[in-house]
Order: sequence, then structure tokens, then C-alpha cells
Amino acid sequence: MGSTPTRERILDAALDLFGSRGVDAVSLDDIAAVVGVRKQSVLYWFASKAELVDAVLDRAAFELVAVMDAAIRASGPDPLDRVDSIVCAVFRPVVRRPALLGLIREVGRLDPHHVRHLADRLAPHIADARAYLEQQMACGSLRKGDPGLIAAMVYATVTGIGTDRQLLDTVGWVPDAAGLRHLRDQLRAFLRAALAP
Amino acid sequence: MGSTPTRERILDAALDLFGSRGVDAVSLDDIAAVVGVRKQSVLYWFASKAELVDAVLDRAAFELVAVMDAAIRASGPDPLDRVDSIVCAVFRPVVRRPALLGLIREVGRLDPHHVRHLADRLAPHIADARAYLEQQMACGSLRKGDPGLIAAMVYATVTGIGTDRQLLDTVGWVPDAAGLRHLRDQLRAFLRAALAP
DNA sequence: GCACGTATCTACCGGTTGGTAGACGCCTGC
DNA sequence: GCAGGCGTCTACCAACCGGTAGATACGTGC
Repeated sequence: MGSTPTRERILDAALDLFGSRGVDAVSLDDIAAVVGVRKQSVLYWFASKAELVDAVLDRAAFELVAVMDAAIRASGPDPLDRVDSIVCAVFRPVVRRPALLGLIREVGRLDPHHVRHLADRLAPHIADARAYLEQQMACGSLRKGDPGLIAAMVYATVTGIGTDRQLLDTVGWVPDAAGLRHLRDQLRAFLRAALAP
Repeated sequence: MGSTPTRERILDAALDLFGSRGVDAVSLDDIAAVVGVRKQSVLYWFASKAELVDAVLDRAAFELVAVMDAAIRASGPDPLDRVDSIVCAVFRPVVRRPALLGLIREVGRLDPHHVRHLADRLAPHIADARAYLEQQMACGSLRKGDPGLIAAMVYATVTGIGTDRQLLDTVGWVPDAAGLRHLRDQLRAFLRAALAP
């Protein structure tokens, strides 16, 4: 098939399948079929399904953290603008690949081992975000509140919107290019109103 | 075992297991073991796993809609108070049974058939909520915006908080009785700030 | 030419899955 | 007492799961 190395194509296919259908509902055969290879070749690159799950989680977390870091570095000093630009930056990969957030949301149902694995990798970034929010609240640039909870609510709102497309359909929203921009701007206004001091 | 009829105990156990681990990760044997019966007795009451899934979804949707309806009837005319009392009302069953929202969020990964089944059941309530929001926005009692999206964001925020306990742990929040009240009040303030005109 | 490492394959294994067939006990009406 | 429905059971099945073993093709260095 393509020239991309097999290992990368396996990670790619696994991310999409795990994220959209759930880890337990996807067999190694399913992944192999997408890649155009046999299950045993998947097990050649990843010694077990658990190891593949870890690798996929690593990659998804890395990609999202990279996107958010870039957005933070590119944004101005105002914390509301900063949240705004993070949302915009995260929105693009998320609507292009709904499986990304779907996968992260899967974590809660996996073995505690996977949870710890991902938590360790994200811990420093979460601590940074928390410290930043705390500081901005202290100097009055953000509504006061528990920074951990505020971060959790922003996360919950973004992931909820990003992953529940099918449920969004039931409230009468059909995703097209203009609709996506509209959705993103509504979400930004929603968060801005909730966080302004 | 208990005096509750087997069928009800099966639905109960299935809701908890499906919601916490995911439908595909739960076998009929798992459910039967919790109920204290053999898998074949489960298949006596529900002709197939798909039929059981439908019944469980029906029940969860019915329970949540009933709780929200009661909260709406008990609340005053102010739309912000109404949202507030819905959040409070939903919060209780949700923290007591995290599987409830976990199950509803599972819907997106299931067969389109299940999605349609649930959507049909919820459609009238969603239409009501939408019309109500539209009216309150028109007369200036709520921030203006796409009512479908506003509803979706409220939903996303509540369900995100309700279901991502393990991820919340990673941002440093441990759930106890006082913490739960704290979380609920933060969430109410968050939504109130986001929806106020 | 040949040994070696790499990447993939076919063939298979034990265990588990959702689902079927049929027997067993138990209550109830007659 | 007994016929029949009801609920649960044991026994089984084909399909599928993750994973192992071993063969095959294809370089590449010597």
C-alpha cells in the first residue's frame, strides 16, 4: 500500500477504530484489515493488544498536547484570549478526527494501568495549566473558583461537543463547514462568558 | 436471592455494567453472574443482547427524563433558576449511579439502530427544551445563541463532569460528599455565568 | 554463495462469545 | 393426580478472540 511504514499505519488505524468504536469492540483483525495486513503482523510490531493501546494513547496525548502548546505560545497574555486560541487550535484536529477525543474519553473504562500511564504523561501539563489559572484568578483576570474544576469543565465542554456528534444530530445540528465554524464560535462565546471575571 | 423480579434485576445489573465498562466489554455471563443466574436465563427474558441493550437504554432515558420533568415542574419561572434546578436534580442520580450517563454516552458507539431508537424516544423532550430556550432568548431572559447548541453545551458539560471521574482525579479532585456538593455548585455557577443575558 | 536479520505470512491453540435445544422442577387450574 | 405453562437449568455449538509457532520471502554484509 502506501509508503508510510507499517507501524505508523497500524497506530493510525488503531486510533481511529479505538476512538470511534471503543477499545474492547475492536479486534486486532479489524485493525489489520484496515492497514491491509494480517493480524500477526500487528502483533509483530506490538507485542500485545495492551501495548498497542498504550502506544496509541501516548500518541494521541502527545499530538493534543503539542497542538495546545503551540496555541499557547502563539497567543497573547490575556487569559480569555488564551483559552480562546486553545479552543480554536484543538477544534481543528478534533473535528477532522473525532476519534481523537473519543479515545481519550475511553480511558476511564480501561485497566487502571492505562489510566496511570496516560495520567503520568499529562500530569506536568495539567499542573502548569492549574498554576496558570490560579495565578490569573488571584490577580482578577479570571472569575474566581477552583482551578481544577474550571479546567475540568472546559475540558468536559470541549470533549462533549467534539465527540457527541451523533447526539448533536438529535438536537438538530448537521455538521458542514459553515456549521462547524458556527459551533466553534458558540463554544468560544460560551466559555468566555463562563470564565470572565 | 432478592424478591425483585429477575427481569428487573437483569436490567439493573446491565445498566451498571454497560455504563461503566461499555456494552461490548460486558458479556451476558458477566450480567448473569451479578444477578446470580445463568446466561441462558438472561436470554430467556431478552431474546438477544441487542434487545437487552435497547431495553436498558429505554429505561435509562425514561428515568432521566422523569427526573428532569419533575425538576422543571417544581421550579419557578426564571429560566436560569430552571436550568439550575435541572442540574441539581440530575446531579443526584448521576453521582449515585455514574453508569447512567456513561451509558447514554455509549450510544454514539453502538449500532445506528440503537441510536435511532433512543433519538426517537428523546425527540419530543428535546424539541420542548429547544422551544423553551428559543422563547426565553427572544424575550431577553437568556443570552442569545443557537438554542440547540446551548442545550448541547449544557448537556456536554453536565455529562462530562458526571462521567469523567477518573480523568477528574488526574486534575487533582477526589470525590467525597463535600467535594460533590462543591462540584455541583461550581457547575451551577459556571452554567449560570454562561447563560445569563 | 551463504548466513543473518527483518517483515510478513499460514496454521493453529485454548478460551470466550452470543445463541440454540432440550430437560428439569415448580406452581396452578381443573 | 395430572396437564400445561413458566422459569431456570445443563449441554452444546459455531464464530471469534488474543496470542504462539514456524515457514517463507527479501534484502545485506561478508
